[in-house]
Amino acid sequence: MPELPEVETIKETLRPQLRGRVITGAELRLPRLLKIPEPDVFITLLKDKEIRDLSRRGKYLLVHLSDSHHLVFHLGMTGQLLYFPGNAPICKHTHLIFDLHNEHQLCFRDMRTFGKVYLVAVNELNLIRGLSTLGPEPLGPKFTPAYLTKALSGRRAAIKAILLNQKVLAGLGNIYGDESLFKAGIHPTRRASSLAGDEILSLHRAIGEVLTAGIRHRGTSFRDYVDGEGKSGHFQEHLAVYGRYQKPCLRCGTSLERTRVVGRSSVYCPRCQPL
DNA sequence: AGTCAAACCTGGGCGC
DNA sequence: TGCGCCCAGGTTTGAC
Repeated sequence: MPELPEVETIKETLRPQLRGRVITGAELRLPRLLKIPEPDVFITLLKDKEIRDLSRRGKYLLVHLSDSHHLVFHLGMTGQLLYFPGNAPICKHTHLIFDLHNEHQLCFRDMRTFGKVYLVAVNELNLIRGLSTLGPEPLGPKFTPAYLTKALSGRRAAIKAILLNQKVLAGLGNIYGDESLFKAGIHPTRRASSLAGDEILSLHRAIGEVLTAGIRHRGTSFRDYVDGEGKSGHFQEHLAVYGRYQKPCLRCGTSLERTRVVGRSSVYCPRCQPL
């Protein structure tokens, strides 16, 4: 599941490879992944565009092209973007292939096809609904304890649900959400408005620390994630709760429990994260 | 307006 | 060996 640290790592590994490359053509093998524009327009628009830079916003990866267009990817659950020399190995989950001027290829693979691709002019980025409604970057200056306090006030929903809401905060998913709540000692089903001031401070700090550690370890390769060069991350070796249901808590030894919040499983320590 | 459940999708693991 | 079932979950959509 590519969340913020995974997309950040993909961006960083692809940037030195893609900067300055010219796209000579593209093959779209699964058209339904392309949301904007129509496939023929997409192919025409891409041709001969130069890749100027790459950036990330939440879980979205943006490829800045010449002529003020952005190629935007959301990797869904199992999406991968891979840079290959020469002819890339085409597996059945390769849905989009970009040919580059240096005889290399950029491939978009996605087993479960939850990923999305867009090509829009810079002044039309607001057409991408999920991107334009994103909340602040959790590692950016706008994500302050005061912002989090305001975002949680009056909210009856579970704190875990709020953390997964991309309109509140951009880039957290199930892995880093669970890890942040454990680090802050907060039960995932706690009503958001019930958090005390010191708990909000603790959660704010935990989110920053968990995401920073995730990036430092080049992401979490729990199932499918690899970076732009096909390499796995290492944060799965440092997970405290995610994927550790019924295993002993690393802090107190209590068997970890699991609950469901807005349709997603949440693993937590009943002792370190009391209700 | 806020909240939740269902739908989209495929492979892995399980019981029988 | 193979079938049916459940699970994983980011986002959108529709219902209440």
